[in-house]
Amino acid sequence: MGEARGRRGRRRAARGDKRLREEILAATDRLLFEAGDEGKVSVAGICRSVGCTPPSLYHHFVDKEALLREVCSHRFEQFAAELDAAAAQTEDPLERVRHKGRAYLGWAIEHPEHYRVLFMSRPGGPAGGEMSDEPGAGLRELISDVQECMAAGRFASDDPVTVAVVLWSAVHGVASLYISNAGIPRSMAEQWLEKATSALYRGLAPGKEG
Amino acid sequence: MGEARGRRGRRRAARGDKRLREEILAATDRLLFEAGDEGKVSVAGICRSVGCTPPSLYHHFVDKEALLREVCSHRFEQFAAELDAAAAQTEDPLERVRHKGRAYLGWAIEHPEHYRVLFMSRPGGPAGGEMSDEPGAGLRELISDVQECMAAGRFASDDPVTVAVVLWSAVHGVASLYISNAGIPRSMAEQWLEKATSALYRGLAPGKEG
DNA sequence: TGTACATCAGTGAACGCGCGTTCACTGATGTAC
DNA sequence: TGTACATCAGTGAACGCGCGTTCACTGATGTAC
Repeated sequence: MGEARGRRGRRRAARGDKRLREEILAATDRLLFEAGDEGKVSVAGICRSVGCTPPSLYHHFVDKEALLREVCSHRFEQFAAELDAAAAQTEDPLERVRHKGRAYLGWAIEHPEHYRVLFMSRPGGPAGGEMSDEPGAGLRELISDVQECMAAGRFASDDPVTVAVVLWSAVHGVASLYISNAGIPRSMAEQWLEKATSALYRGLAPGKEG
Repeated sequence: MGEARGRRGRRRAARGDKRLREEILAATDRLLFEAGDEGKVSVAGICRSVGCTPPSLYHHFVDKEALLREVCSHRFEQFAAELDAAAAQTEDPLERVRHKGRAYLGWAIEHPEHYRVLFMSRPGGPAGGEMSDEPGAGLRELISDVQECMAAGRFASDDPVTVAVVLWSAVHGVASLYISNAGIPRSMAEQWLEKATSALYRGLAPGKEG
């Protein structure tokens, strides 16, 4: 019945086999999701969940922090890819910004614990590096979207960095309020975002009063 | 030299004396401020900082969580009082909202670790109750400010709850971005807030296009 | 004012627990001949 | 194909540590007479 394995412990993997490594990553990701707090994810808990012993983990990761960093950076790449996919749906720069905003909030709603770790933790946590770099990477893209909007006459001329940060912080504000307040329905957060962005766009549009 | 006290330990307090209790509260508040993370504040650390032994703490607080709750709720009251003071500076409802927004960001900037604990933690932490109640309390006030703005023709008629949340989340967005990104200068965050609120006000104002 | 006694704010020592990590070891996997 | 050997992915046991909390105790503070 079942697999042939040593009387105790998991079957030994072949030389280059990365399966245990990936099971550990997946379990850590899942536990981080459930706990929403790096401090509550323990090496022992991860190993229990995977079905290996703690020393095995150290064959694949130098320490707990390296493991957490890898999990967070993987999640962050997935997040960035989803935003890019949403942006790719349209050529219009203003619509691109709105698509990105909706995708951003959608990801935050669907992965609240990951969002918390990635964007609401202290700088210096496992995602600290990501958080410090991301505004560099993701924000740079948003800034050029904003520049396109200005060039196309959709936004009044202004400092594109400030405008991009304002847009980002509006979406981040809705996302983090949603996450910090248990029990708000998703549709309500989405409605807040639509109201916030449409008010911002009206306010940022050119030429209302000269 | 110095105080007369028992050879070891702190001098015993008189019956109704609350000094140790208050020293513990102050030390906890300070350590929470320094750590910015409830998980990093330990009973042993608090007592070391105060100069008493852990069992003494349990004469004043039933457990660690009760202590943290009291610290957070005290800080929260101070925060609410500052917002009220800022709002009291003007009679104009729109100006009142702006004053509150600036005071809100100012407090977050000056007490980033407290802001993090109070507004960026999981629901269920020591500040969980506060965070769940606060939108009830602070948001209710903001909603009535928004209603006044609408009555005075400063805002277009709309759902005041949604508009209030949008304003709140804009300020919260700037505050929490500032806090999560080490090294942003205060003046930059303030500039973001001004840009965000002025864009929102233009966007929320009535009658631009019928 | 003096004495006997109750109260209770402190103490030192210890509890059980879970943590991240290390150690020496085992034995299947892989390889050279 | 068979055998001797090296490698290294697993293991059980233990490490030192800090945690929140409890215990029995001490002795100054306060009070009744």
